[in-house]
Amino acid sequence: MDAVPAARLDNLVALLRSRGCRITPQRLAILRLLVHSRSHPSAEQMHVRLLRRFPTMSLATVYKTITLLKQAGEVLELQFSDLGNRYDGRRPTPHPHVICTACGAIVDADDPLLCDAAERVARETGYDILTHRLDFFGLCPACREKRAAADPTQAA
Amino acid sequence: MDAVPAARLDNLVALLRSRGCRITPQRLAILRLLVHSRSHPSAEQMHVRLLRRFPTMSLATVYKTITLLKQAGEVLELQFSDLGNRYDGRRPTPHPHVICTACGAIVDADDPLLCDAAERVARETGYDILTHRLDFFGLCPACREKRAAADPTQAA
DNA sequence: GTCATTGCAAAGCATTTGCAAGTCG
DNA sequence: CGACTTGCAAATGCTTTGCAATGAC
Repeated sequence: MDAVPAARLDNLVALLRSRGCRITPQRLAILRLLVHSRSHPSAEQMHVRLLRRFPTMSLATVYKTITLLKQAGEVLELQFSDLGNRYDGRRPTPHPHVICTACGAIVDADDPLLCDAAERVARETGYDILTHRLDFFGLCPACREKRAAADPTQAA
Repeated sequence: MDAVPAARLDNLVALLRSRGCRITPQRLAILRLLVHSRSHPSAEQMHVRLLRRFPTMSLATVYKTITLLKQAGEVLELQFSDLGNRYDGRRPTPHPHVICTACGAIVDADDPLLCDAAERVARETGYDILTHRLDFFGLCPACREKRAAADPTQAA
């Protein structure tokens, strides 16, 4: 399912090269971060991490590289007008996510019955369904425990 | 399922009054528009329509009223960081939507198998699922025909 | 008469863009 | 070397906020 990050990195580099893009150290670092991150980071989270190695790296450079990958269909953008957008560079095809409303953690949620939902919706609505976005919001186990510890009367 | 708009409007007015809010002509018009709209309008689309009757109405007033309804859980906000947010004042509980990527039309898409998806995802991931967001993107029948007419070689 | 609401303008925030300086190939 | 990239700063677009004037109850 997931490609090995190192192999995926090579593929992305080759793909960008084939499109006439130059592989700068900054870009390589961004790609590396994206293919390794399971946490669906925001552009700013990526930027903060990248500053360690590239103290002058601009947030604009992160956005520009993400734009490149979006055009190539190699990164999945999860738009949130309140949390800011989050990015999945490991699995660029649409898949369900679960988002913790307390800590912002995002994990994949593969439900077999959701897989052919797009097909059914197409039949029901007459639309040509090209892509989808399936998000579930709630409390992750860690945050639920934290809440229970802080306020035992509200525990499940 | 859907309440009759007139009845729903009365409920909303009563609810806001009970919360100490005043029912100004502007607010009433915004509520009326929301409970009647099936098109999931944006704040700006609402504002444009409201300007006919209230030439001085400010966009901020639209947003402030929407905020009020969000706090009361009486409007469903569909966030799109690119299209701008869209609002459903008829059915404030989460439900699947289909969005036309060409014209921006949004329609409801009730799939019976999607209904208990939240429950299954909760079991699979260990999260407490509180709400969800299920969006399908594609071409509505009208836009598909338009496209086919413009470029017959690409027709389905 | 009080206190919430309006409407304007200004502020916020995430993201995008313009451009001169720098650098990959 | 030349074209692409970088990084800064300014611009953008949607939404929110501050505040004096207005108006609901």
